[in-house]
Amino acid sequence: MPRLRPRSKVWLEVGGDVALSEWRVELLEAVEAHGSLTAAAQALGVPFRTAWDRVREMESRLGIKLLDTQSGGPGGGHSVLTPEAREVIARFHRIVDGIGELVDRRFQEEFGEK
Amino acid sequence: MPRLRPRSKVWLEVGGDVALSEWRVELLEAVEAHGSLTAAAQALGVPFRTAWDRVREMESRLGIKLLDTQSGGPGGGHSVLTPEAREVIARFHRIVDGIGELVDRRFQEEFGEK
DNA sequence: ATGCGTTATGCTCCTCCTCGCATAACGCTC
DNA sequence: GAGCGTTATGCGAGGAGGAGCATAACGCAT
Repeated sequence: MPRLRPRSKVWLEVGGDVALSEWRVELLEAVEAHGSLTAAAQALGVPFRTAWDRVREMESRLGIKLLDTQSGGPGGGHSVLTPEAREVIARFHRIVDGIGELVDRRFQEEFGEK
Repeated sequence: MPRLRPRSKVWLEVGGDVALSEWRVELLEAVEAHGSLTAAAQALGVPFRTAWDRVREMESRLGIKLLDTQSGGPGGGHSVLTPEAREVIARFHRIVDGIGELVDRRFQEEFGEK
């Protein structure tokens, strides 16, 4: 049996559409870390177009404004997380954190090759 | 905020490709329940072509023969799970079972609207 | 006024995946 | 031998999603 590896995903839907996922939360956190959506997209290796679409999807599906954006100004513009965004991110983490590790542990118990 | 709903997936990969997932295990279990891959595919609402491809993928990626098949014979033919297949399915269940419920519980704690 | 970097939006192309159709081989029954 | 239902395999059509390109608007610095 070749190298087997466990994987898991957790996300939130609203009417069958993805509203929040691990990757999307990473994107928001990258915005917080870099101060702009452009830099965040670059950090995650995706086109700005894609990143912006995902943010807009999240906002419309959650019904929450996630980014405080400004085009123009010092540095050309910037984006900051809203307090509501930080709150949602925190809640999502409390749901997801540890799931992957739990799956890994169970996998080791079943397919433990040391 | 609209109706939010938690979802989760657990699967096993071998070199980036899916080797075993919840849906694929359902497919195998449907084969066991109905006695043929054709009936199993119908039960899950997918074309036989797709079902057969998935089974072949699983076999080659796991390096295990999963189905004992026979074309021709009484009833036209049939497919039965190999003992190795039953073993892998059982292990997979022990890894996955309860994960979805855990996610649901955590979701309720964070977004509990009663 | 010009230039710069960011937000904001539209559009095409390409790739992956699944579906659906078509066909062949098999082995039992009649 | 003819018919049947299943396994087994090839091929083309269609849909979803991301990549990539192009453009406009904004507001500060020079």
